[in-house]
Amino acid sequence: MTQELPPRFDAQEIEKKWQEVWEREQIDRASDDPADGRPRYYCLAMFPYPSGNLHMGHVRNYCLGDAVARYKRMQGFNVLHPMGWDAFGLPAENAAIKNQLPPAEWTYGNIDQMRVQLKRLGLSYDWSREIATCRPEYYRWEQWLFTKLMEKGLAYQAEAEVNWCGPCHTVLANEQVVDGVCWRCDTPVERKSLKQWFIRITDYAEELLNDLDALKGWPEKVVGMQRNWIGRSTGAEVFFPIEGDTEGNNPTLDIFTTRPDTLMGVTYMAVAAGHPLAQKAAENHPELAAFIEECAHVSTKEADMATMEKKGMPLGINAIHPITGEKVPVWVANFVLMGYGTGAVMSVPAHDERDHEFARKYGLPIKQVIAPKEGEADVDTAAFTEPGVLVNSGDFDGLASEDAKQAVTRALSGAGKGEKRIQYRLRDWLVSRQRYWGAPIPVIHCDDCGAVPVPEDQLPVVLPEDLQPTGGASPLATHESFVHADCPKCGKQARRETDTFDTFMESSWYMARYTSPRNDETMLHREPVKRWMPVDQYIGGVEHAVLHLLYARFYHKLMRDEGLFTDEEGGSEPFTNLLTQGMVLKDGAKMSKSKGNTVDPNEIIATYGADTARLFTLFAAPPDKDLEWHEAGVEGAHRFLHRVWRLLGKVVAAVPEGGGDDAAVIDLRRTIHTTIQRVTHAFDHGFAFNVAIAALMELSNALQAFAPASPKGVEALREGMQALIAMLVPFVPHFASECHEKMVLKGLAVTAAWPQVDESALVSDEVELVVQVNGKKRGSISVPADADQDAALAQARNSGSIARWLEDVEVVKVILVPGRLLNLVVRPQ
RNA sequence: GCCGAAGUGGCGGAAUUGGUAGACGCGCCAGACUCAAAAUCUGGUUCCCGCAAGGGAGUGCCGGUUCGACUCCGGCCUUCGGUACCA
Repeated sequence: MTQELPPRFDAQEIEKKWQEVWEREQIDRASDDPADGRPRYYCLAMFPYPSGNLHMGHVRNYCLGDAVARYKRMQGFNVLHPMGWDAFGLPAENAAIKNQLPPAEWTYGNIDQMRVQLKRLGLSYDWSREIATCRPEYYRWEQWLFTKLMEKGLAYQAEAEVNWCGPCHTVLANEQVVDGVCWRCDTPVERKSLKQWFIRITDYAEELLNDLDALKGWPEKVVGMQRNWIGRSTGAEVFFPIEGDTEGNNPTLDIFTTRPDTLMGVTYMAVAAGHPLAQKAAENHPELAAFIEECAHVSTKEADMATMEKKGMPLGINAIHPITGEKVPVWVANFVLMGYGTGAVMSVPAHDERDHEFARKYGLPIKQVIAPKEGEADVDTAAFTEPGVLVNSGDFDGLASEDAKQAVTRALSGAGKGEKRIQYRLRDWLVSRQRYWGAPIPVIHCDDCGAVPVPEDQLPVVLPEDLQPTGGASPLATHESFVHADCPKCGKQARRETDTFDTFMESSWYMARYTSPRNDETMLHREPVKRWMPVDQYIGGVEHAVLHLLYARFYHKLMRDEGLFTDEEGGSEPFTNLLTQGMVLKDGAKMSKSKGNTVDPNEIIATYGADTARLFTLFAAPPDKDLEWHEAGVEGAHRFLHRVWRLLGKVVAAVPEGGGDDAAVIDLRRTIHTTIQRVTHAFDHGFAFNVAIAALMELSNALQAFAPASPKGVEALREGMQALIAMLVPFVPHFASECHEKMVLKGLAVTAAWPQVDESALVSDEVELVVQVNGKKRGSISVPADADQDAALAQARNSGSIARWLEDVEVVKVILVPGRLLNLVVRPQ
């Protein structure tokens, strides 16, 4: 029985049809049945912020994830492939101000809208596990964990220097300060000292750094970025007494240095504007106070500081060199950062470029203590920053830098004047925000008891969802019924904390929550965590390399240390493999509203269908590279589907004509099975879907070119078509499903087994050998697969176009690469 | 400065990891179908010489290893991304 296919397929119609079938059959559900014997696979794409509109970056991200999930299902895995919403955050407040709509309403509306768009793409999510982080059922556990961290001292409140924007009435992250001004209102940002909540990520610096080595499935780039971000450096902390403080009442001036070998070359000290010594010295020194004030108004964004002119003033006090006992003047300098190390440095102008520049500007002495191993260095002209041999350093003279570092450190610690020290660039995670649309920090401030964590039985601290932000102070801060609370300890009237969490808190643990998303007893159930975690494949943008991806690693370890799971159960790391997809570009620039170069996925889907959109995004570039959007390329992808559709018509109607196509059948079957091999390899190694799809196009071309002459030929043609359809499922599931049905194949395409390679189809009796003479291609010969050197050489000599290169020469060496080539090394006779 | 990635036709990009460079697609050219156009199909398409057969050159640059190098080694150049007065 053959059926006539319509000349074109209707993408809109078949996509709607198959999406309904999949939903009815629940083919996307992950099974938590312990009796389910299938191996498990957790595939996760970074969940979106519900802005209301899907953009091409989302499409790319989720099509990649869906291809992986669908492939794994066909390979027989029980796949967890969930979706949710990173629903708290600033855009909702901005939209609320603009539209006079409470953020909650706006957010929930957007979620509904985006869910429809995602479903329209035919993405195989287990929607029964959907979560939205703005729901109290979700954030209550984050609040709970925070109270546990408070009890352990891992969460704390402290005064800190932060970026403050007056008009916006909030703290800003460093990323939100662009060229010293607020990204939203262009007001110069102030540095302000505020009491903020922190989580002690620095306690985990060592583990976070060391465990990077185990992340073999992560791009080196991301691992490197995290390594730099954590920024471990080893050196010494040195204590410089302050002159005139003979009783030792005052604290010493403590500095951190990675170059203790240069200690004898110190000619001055430099402290940050915020350093207590500077602050104290400024008290009765108006000029100094003015300078410090000036420093405070400069952005803390470090990239800006790099280009800043170096400025400083003497404090009028001296430190005492811990070894020589000499007086060393103390300066305040704008290049010293309060937030790194101790906020103070020893300055060695002879061997540090920065110190050198500063010393030259203010006429401070330059003392050489390191000499190059060979030759000399003119330290008056430029700093000599290489390691070398110590000079002018008393007992340490003659030591090499590396040895001197240890010797000096030992000498200092022996005398109680310093110690070995490991310093991290990483700072504690500031998690409080003076914003409304976020998870409330579960703390009650009592005049007597201080900051008291909200007891477990009073959680969640629910965020009132009907408030209207105005752009100034958070409406939470003045919302009486929210603020009023009794102290959980003493019962006295107290105030509720009105800051909310950084939204990175929610996204740090959602991957674990998907394993038991409706759990209302605990943060995580142990069994499902054990079943699914860690995530086998995580996919998302590289922009989260040191933010989300670092916080999530940290949070995972926090949950582990809270006893929610062990390393054995949940993995020591949350993400085994990471794929960072490239950006989607148009006209060479990242698509963005402000550039006006966006392409609306909805329009592409309406014009070509979801399958074409999926196919193009996966075919146009390797997943980790940027993708340039080309409408002509989209049309090309669409054309390919129609070519396959016509091919399908041919296959369905195929009847043998004539006879005797054994050799052609063997060739075709070899093409079919090498294609299966290539596509399978792409899925198992690096997800080069652009190459996999190219291979499928080749197969399609081969099938199109094949004219079956015998029943065997028809059979081979159908075999090839069936394999092609099955391998198209991860990329264009609706289209492949329709083809599967038209072929009258059993079951659903999306639950069919991934095609197997028939090894016997790969072997061939005859192989083509490329013949090279002295490494240059001179022709090719067809030889039996098991031909040896002599047989191949004899054959080559018989081949006219090759033989003439072998006249009047002596073959001195023969290299045969079986099945590939024959290289003849010759020299004139 | 440091870390990372990359440099291959007009374009996006392939090359089973040392074995036919340019798969596949886009674009372009020619042809078929059509009154015509669109759509579709067929063929061609790295550059140079040549009517052709054929030959030569060729994967950022310079050298090296090898029978053989886009691939490995040494030295540069360029572009992109990240990051930095980190003491």
